[in-house]
Amino acid sequence: MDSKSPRRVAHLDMDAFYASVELLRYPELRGQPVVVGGRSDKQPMPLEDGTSGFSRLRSYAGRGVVTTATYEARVFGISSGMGLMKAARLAPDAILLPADFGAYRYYSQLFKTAVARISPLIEDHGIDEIYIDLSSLTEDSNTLAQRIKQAVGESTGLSCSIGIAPNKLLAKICSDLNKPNGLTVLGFSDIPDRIWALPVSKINGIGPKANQKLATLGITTISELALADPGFLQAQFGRSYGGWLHEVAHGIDERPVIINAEPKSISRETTFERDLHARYDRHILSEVFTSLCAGVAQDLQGKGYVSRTISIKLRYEDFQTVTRDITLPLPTADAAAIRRAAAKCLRRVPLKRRLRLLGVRASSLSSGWVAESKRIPQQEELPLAIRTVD
DNA sequence: TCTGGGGTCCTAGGACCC
DNA sequence: TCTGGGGTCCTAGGACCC
Repeated sequence: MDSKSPRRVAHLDMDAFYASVELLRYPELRGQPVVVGGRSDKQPMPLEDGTSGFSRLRSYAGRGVVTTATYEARVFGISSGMGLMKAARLAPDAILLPADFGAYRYYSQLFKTAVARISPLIEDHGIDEIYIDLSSLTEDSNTLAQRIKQAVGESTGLSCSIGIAPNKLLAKICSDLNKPNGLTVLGFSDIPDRIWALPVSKINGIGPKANQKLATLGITTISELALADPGFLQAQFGRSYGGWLHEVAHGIDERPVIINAEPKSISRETTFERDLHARYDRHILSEVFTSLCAGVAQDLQGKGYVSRTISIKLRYEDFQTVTRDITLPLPTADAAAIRRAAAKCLRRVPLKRRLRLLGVRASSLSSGWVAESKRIPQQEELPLAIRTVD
């Protein structure tokens, strides 16, 4: 692309996506604090006689976290990633619904397909977000955004927030400025007015660790970061990250919108209800291990990939996490071969402490030949009637 | 009362080859 | 015998994101 032509990038973020999909199914819950989270396999489903059958946060016991909360639930201080037990103390009467990823993937496909009819230059960014390259379109940004929002609404019944800016960094920040159902268009000249007052944590890529370190250096807003000496930032954070901090604070981001990215890895992991011991709980662990490997194999085959590097991930009771991996002479998508490789990795890891999590990952992926008859259809390819919505 | 499951990207050391 | 770089692969860990 001509580097002199100005870019125009949209970031589209579905509003409280999982919770909003659940509200399509249970419209009687609209306006109430609703939390989606926990394990889908052990929670009671709502009774047929109405809202009284929904389970409440107060009755939850376990290790689950909040996946999404409606805006009514966020008022209580509930946010994504929070432990459900903690959320229950903040809002004991909030409704708790199990996550149904099959349904979310289905609605994800719907909204992405609808947007693709307006512009096919879409970068997937998780199940509920996309970047759209609008550079080659001629309509003005507000008109385009309204058309996109309308298409998303008509195809799914859901609302989204859109930010349009000269690059992905700024588009992402501004899609968040007027949530929910927001629309924000911004150019480089708007940065001092609209961006500089925001906390540095609004920048995609500045997480808890960097945020904390910046705070100890007296830098909490993007304007403070923009005014910081680049040499100082590089001395504190290293050449690469320090240089990046300086650039993003000034709204600079040259990353292209990547269409049709191939996956780099496919994994399955599970956190146990209680911490398990390698010896005393050997049979349970062995069963879980086998089924994780089978799951990875199924996903590889379903997506048409083979993998040359198999990894395991263990989390001990103290939350320390270790990984081991092995690279095979030939790539595979076979469950038994994956399990053999993963078992070799397991032998390299100490197993004295109890485990809270076990995971298996396949990486170094390449396209594998898969007979059509052996392909396992993915959830979103199935007709509604046979998708496992419950 | 601790902290899910699915990912991406980066760093860094050692092996190995030229 | 000693001492080089550069490049790539493999492995482990960690930050970060949705």
